[in-house]
Amino acid sequence: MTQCEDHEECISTAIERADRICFQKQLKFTDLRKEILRLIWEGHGPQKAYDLLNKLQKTNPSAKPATVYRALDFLIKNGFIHKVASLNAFVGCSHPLKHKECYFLICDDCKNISECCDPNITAAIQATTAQNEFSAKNTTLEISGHCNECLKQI
Amino acid sequence: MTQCEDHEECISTAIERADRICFQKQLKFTDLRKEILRLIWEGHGPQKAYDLLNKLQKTNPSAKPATVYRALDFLIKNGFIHKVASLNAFVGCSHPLKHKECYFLICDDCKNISECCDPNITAAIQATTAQNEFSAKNTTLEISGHCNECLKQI
DNA sequence: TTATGGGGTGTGATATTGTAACGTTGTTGG
DNA sequence: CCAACAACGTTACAATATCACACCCCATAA
Ligand SMILES: [Zn+2]
Ligand SMILES: [Zn+2]
Ligand SMILES: [Zn+2]
Ligand SMILES: [Zn+2]
Repeated sequence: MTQCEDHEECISTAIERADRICFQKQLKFTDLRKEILRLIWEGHGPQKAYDLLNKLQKTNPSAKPATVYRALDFLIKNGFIHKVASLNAFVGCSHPLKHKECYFLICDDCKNISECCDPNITAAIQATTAQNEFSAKNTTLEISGHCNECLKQI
Repeated sequence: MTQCEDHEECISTAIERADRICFQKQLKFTDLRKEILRLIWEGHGPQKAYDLLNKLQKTNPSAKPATVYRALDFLIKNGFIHKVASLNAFVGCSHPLKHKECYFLICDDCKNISECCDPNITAAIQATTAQNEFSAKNTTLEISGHCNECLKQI
């Protein structure tokens, strides 16, 4: 499920990275936003908004849907997480600021999700948009199927 | 909005094509399924399920959400339409059976949507999935931005 | 012929996902 | 301090999607 070695470290690395970036960019990384980001990374996979809400309510019983969605909006807008449109779920970005165009491999079996941000894909997409005289603002590329680990187990 | 010359013909072409394919593949292209496909093509753009339901209720007052979703499932499963995950909407496929991998350019202004199924993109994606030892079953590629027509009008 | 089974549909209820609106609180810069 | 604005609390609601169960139709087999 999680392919990291030490997941506690994996989480805290992500939080600290966000903390640093928010400081640099003068963004308000409030406790609430930090908590949602932590919950997303704790899952280390696509997390559903209402699952996050349930978890948040453990420490913040008065939390409401809007509480979660507003934090998610902030985190998405600033590149700390991505929305996975095909799953209606949210996943932490492993390299915020590097680039906007993140592509995903989603395993239908183990639900693991990994980024596969190949520049060759970006180039191919750019060539196509150019050819169509289309000015691209946002790209959603989500590939579902079976990961290597799960294929082995069959 | 619609870039076709004669939209009535555009619609009927799509319906007849589906009719033919269903006959060949022994699929049951019922009146209901045909009507939903027609409604989707009449919009000639991404159509929302509940808008389709409202339209369907004009001729079929007792239609319910499940009525629409079941027809959509059939149409998707057999390649006649695609779900646009980033919009929660459904769009007719302009070339059913040709290939499964359809990519979309979605204009945020005029809401027009066009398929841009470039083999170079497919190749780039395949190279990446192969490199990640990932067995891809389904690809969602949706590019939002501004189309040529809308850019001109600024 | 009747029995049987499966696919498609009708129908009501419910689950899941996401927003709008408005007031309050807190921070920040003048 | 005060004004402005962002963040948050809270309520209500909208939008999207699925489940469960009954019923009908039709093809096939007994
Ligand atoms: Zn990313
Ligand atoms: Zn897997
Ligand atoms: Zn298509
Ligand atoms: Zn346009």
